[in-house]
Order: sequence, then C-alpha cells, then structure tokens
Amino acid sequence: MKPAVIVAREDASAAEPAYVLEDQVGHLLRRAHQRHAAIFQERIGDAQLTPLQFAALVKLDDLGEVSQNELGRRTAMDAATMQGVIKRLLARGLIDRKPDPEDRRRVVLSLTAEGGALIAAVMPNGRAITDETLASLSEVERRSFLSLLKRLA
Amino acid sequence: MKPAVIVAREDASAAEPAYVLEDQVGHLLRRAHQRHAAIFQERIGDAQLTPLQFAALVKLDDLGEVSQNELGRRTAMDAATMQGVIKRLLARGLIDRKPDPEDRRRVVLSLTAEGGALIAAVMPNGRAITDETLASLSEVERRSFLSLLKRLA
DNA sequence: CCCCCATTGTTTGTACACAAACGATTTTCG
DNA sequence: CGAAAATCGTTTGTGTACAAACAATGGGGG
Repeated sequence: MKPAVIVAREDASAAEPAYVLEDQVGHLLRRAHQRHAAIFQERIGDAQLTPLQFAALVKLDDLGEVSQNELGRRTAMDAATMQGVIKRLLARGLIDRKPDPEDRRRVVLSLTAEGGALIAAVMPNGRAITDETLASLSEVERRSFLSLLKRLA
Repeated sequence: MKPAVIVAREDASAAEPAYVLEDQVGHLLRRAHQRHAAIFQERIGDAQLTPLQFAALVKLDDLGEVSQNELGRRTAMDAATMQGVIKRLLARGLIDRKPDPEDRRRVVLSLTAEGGALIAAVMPNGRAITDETLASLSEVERRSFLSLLKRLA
C-alpha cells in the first residue's frame, strides 16, 4: 500500500527546502570548470598554454586575420581580459599584430608560423581534454549534457 | 532506400571532424559560469557580495564554527583564495575569527550577528539566482542537467 | 559639413584561482 | 621518545574576469 501523499523535507517546520550549496548550479558550474581547467593544464602538453590562450589560437586559426575586439567576441573575452592574453601570446611569438590600414583604431591579429605549428600540435590534446572531462558520462548523456549546457550559455 | 553508410564531415579530406570551439565543454562551462556570475551580481541584492563570499557565509551558517582550511574544503576554495575571501568578510565585519585553543595552527571562523542577518536576508535572492540561471530549461531538463553536472564536478 | 555617438583599444582597480615555497604546529610511526 | 610526515595558515607570482574611465578614430543625421 502506498500513502496518498509523500512529504519529504529537511525540516518539517520549514516553509522551503534547505539551501544546499552543493546543489546550486553556480557552485556546480564553478567546480566543473575548475576540474576542466585542471585536466587542461595536465594534458594540453605545453605548460605555458592556458585555456584562454588556446581558445584564442584556435579562433585565429579558423579566421585568419581579425581585430582584437572581434577575436574577443568570438572567444567570449572582454577587451580588458583580451589585453593580457594577447600580450602573452605576442611575447611568445605565437601571434602577429599590425595596424589595420582601413581603420586606424584597429589592430589586425594573425598566427605566426610558430603559432600555427603549436596549435596544430596541441589540437589532438584539446580533443582528449574534452573527452576526459566528459569521461564519467555515457555517449548519450554527453550529447544531452552538451545540448542543455549550450542552452544555458 | 537508405545508403549503407553515411559519412558527414566538415571537410571530406579531414581524418577527424573539425574542432569547433563553441562545442567544447570547457568553453561552454566557462560561458555558463560567466553568465551565472552576471546574474548573481545583478540579483544578489548586495553590491559588494561575490559568489565566493556568499558561499562562505552559507557554509558558516550551516556549520557554525569551522577552521579556515575546513571551510575552504567545504566551499571548494584553495587556501590562498580563502585568504582573500576571509580578509574581505572580516573587513566588513560579517565574520569573526579567533584562535583555536586546542590546535594552535588553526583559527576558528564564525558568523557575526551582521553576517547572520545578511545571509538570512539574501538567501531568497540566492534561490532566485539559481532559478534565473536555469530559466531556459524545463523542470525535467533542470533535474537532468543538474544530475549530469554533479557527476562532472 | 559638423556634431553626436558608437567603436576600438588601453589603463587601473578589485576579486577569484592556483602553484610554490615558507614557518609553525601537530600527528604518526619507527 | 624522537624524527619524519602531514596539516594549517601565509605570502608571492601569474593568469583570468570584469567594471569604469579614457583617448583616438569612425559613421551618421541634422
């Protein structure tokens, strides 16, 4: 026999369920992102390369030449963050930077030969990082998770 | 009639599908986390309170008295990050800090009256932030997403 | 044509995030 | 017991992340 109504609560006198930090999206997103960053660092194969730097190189590889702000929009970085990322990639000689003759506010960014070689070399590691991050999910669960996550972002 | 094999590729000569930045878990986690942080800031109701500070206050409210490292473990912050968070909460008088008589390495943290009042006041906003972050998903999708996300984190 | 307004890139200041190294304790185990 | 190992909190250095304010340039609409 089954009771007509089941009431399960942390505290029977509480009007609302408890606020459990570990169950909040924000906390879980932060921890998942932390874990991914750790996997990235361990597997990318270049100790100096960070997730944002990798993203910038991937996009430059896709797009060829772009302005700094444009690249920022494509990689979801704001202008101030972009500043630092670009500075470090320039210092390593992975990207090139020149003024745009058609718009003197702009600078045009592109990969150097070294940047191109590096991104080609570490791209497979990028795939492996994605796989390992999702390793605890089945193929079906991964697809479902990614599709839901995309709708949140 | 159905062909025996379907091969769909970005580039017929490529051995692997393209690496699309926008489809990678890492990028999506980062963007979802960014969006959540923006919603948090706009809705928490206290301009100075950050997600980590909120998390620390929530946990202190749960636990009563804890050491600094213990609180760090419960909120997924490392010791160095904790340092800054604690410093700012102390400066605002939201938490209290005293040496542990039983272990001279430790300091014991707890909420002050103000800290307790603040956390009680903004807790409902915390719930609203979670709701708004997940607003684009149905009830079933939310449960599914959170359960998958928890397994990743 | 010219002024307003948007865009581009830069700087400064605050707040995570973590590695690495440190001194001071406490615990463990030979 | 006493030395080695672990834990606790701190500091320093690098790298995101974003708000806010800024100068320079570009694009329109009156």
